[in-house]
Amino acid sequence: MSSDLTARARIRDAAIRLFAEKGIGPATIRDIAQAASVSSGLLRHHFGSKEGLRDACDDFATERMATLRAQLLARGGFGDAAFVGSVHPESMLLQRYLVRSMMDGSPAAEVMFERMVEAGELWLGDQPIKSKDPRAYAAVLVAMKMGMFLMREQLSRVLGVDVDEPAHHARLLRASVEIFAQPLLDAERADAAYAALDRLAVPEES
Amino acid sequence: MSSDLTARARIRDAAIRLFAEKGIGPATIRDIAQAASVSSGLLRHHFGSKEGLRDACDDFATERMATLRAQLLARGGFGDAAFVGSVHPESMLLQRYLVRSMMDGSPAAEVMFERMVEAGELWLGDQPIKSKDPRAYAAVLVAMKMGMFLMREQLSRVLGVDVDEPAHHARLLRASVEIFAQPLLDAERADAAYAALDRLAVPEES
DNA sequence: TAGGCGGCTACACACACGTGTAATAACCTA
DNA sequence: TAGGTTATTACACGTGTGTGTAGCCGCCTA
Repeated sequence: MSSDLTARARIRDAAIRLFAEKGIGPATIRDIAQAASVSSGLLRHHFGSKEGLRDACDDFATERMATLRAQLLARGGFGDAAFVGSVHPESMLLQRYLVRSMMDGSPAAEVMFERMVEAGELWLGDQPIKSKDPRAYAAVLVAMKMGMFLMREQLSRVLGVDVDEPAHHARLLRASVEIFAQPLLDAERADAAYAALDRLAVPEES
Repeated sequence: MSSDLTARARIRDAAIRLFAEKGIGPATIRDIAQAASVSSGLLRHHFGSKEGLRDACDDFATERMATLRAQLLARGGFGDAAFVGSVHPESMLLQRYLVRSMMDGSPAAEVMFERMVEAGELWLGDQPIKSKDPRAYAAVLVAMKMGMFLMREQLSRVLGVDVDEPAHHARLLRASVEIFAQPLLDAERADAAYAALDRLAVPEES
């Protein structure tokens, strides 16, 4: 399919795909080399080590994501650009990879997580949303988004479809919009929850 | 600390702890055996194999979680039992383990995921919440909850505290209540998102 | 008290993985 | 065309891991 690319690029693409599918640890350099139709030695020649390969994938993925987002904003400028962009197959793959890399403790992905939290805090400041702890609010929101990508296998199973298909991924996005467009907890339940959490701060009773 | 337990129980406890911390793959049977102060051979003697050990941990964790929940409901019966129970250290550890096991493709954890989705659907039926796709709604909600457990390291880093501490975990719970108690998207934005997603279903334009 | 049985250990095996090394082919340049 | 650098391969090494095997020790029973 992409055999017209340079070997280095083919290795990188195969690595991102296999890392996203299997996870960083389980995906071996031999798997990746075979998927790219090269020897495992060439992989090492180009990237030095497995960690070097992952670093290169991190850099490429973050940069590529920024490019895709910029293209989308420049072309459309819609507020819903985030949604139509999220179902782009390439964008989905890159996000899946970055979340996997994040689970493995990648420094680059850690930085991206922090950037996302900061962006969320900024966004929160412009919203009519009340929070006593904006940073925790934004951080939990980002973690929830990650959950959608990490639980793809489980989601595919319970929904009976492959959510990697853009059309079915859109189903997840619609559900998430439904979740965030209306409150799940009424004021009474929310206050009860707050009270319960406050009670935990000073657990006097046995 | 728990050296008064039988060796089998000590191995199981150590396995759940290390599996939850490192993940199923990275945690070796030698690590677990050492943490339980036994030889790796004894682990194999009791559980047959690493997968046998994980199955035993799955069974114990699911059963123990059910017991803890039942105790909480029987003793309090409060609607906020779910919240006070979530910060119980043992309950937190078990959930962390089950999510890890789920990521590794454990059959028992898969069943638990499906049960949680079904419970979510049932709960949704009693709520004044509108959804065109209740199953997807519930599934995404469960996946988001999992995200909070899988992203613990990242959350701890950006918040500057160890969220494994029950007090700091309560901070996450408070943020999640804030998220779910008020809509993030107003009607206009939500409709725009729905429209954007509908437009994707029939992508005529280039 | 003799015998058996389960808890428990030490040690060795096979395999897969990341890594290292030497050699070959291609390609560009002087 | 000669030379050297890069792309590419095949193969061997060390290590860590799950697994297998033989044996020892304590308890319980007949």
